[in-house]
Amino acid sequence: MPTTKQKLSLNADGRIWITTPEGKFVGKGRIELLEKIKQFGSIRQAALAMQMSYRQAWQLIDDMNSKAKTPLVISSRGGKGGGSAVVTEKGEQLIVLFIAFNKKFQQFLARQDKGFGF
Amino acid sequence: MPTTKQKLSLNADGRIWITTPEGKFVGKGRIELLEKIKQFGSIRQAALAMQMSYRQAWQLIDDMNSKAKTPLVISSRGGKGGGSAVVTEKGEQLIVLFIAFNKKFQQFLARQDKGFGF
DNA sequence: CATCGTTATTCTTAAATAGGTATAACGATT
DNA sequence: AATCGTTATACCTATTTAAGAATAACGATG
Repeated sequence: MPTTKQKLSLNADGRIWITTPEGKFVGKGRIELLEKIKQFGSIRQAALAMQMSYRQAWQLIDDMNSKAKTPLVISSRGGKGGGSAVVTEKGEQLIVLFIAFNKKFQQFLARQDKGFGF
Repeated sequence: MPTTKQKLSLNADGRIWITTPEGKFVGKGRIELLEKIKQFGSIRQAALAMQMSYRQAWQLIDDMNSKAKTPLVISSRGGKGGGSAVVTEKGEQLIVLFIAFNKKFQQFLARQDKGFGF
């Protein structure tokens, strides 16, 4: 048997995000961060769970909150537990919106790479 | 007239690329590079036209060629003009493939952000 | 009123990335 | 065999980016 020409297996890949006129608003990472904050009620714990530095987590949230007219996360310091952070109703809406968007995108990708004979 | 609640204008955005089992194969930038090489017949001129360093252009092509079983670009040095580079038939096929893929993606994005009331 | 863990912020360091410079190899053309 | 502009490659430097360390502010709770 002679050597057959191996077809190169190609796959469609990509990333999506949502922008405001001021630039990037949310992508996969930021949405995951919002979800973790919702889960733990804490920026620090959320960051820890994602192996992200608190510093970066705080900056991302600060950026999101300043771009959204209504804050997505409300935080408070001191008191029981040292402080806390909660995802607002707007924040939860955004999570839902992005997840739906991303699901459609993944389906789009899966459709595409079936036609990638090469 | 009281202050009306300004709706935040959101837009869907993203990037796509094609991968092999060894990692990223081509995206928008690499395809554009292939197109410029086809146009000029020279890696250096192609890089110049894209405001890309020759170094980076060469590395990108080297990476693509080593991932593809059949080279996408064939270069030669010396001779008339100092040397040259041509995009192979496989390379041209890949350009067509990616452009079609990307066009569908742009249409997908345009469809999505119509539903972004926020 | 001392403790606690978190939020909020600044400053310094390290790591990753990109870019520039330099130079050899090459072969048609003159 | 000298010239030319390009390919090919190594090496060094700067820029950007991310990470880490340190510290003040905070308020419920005991």
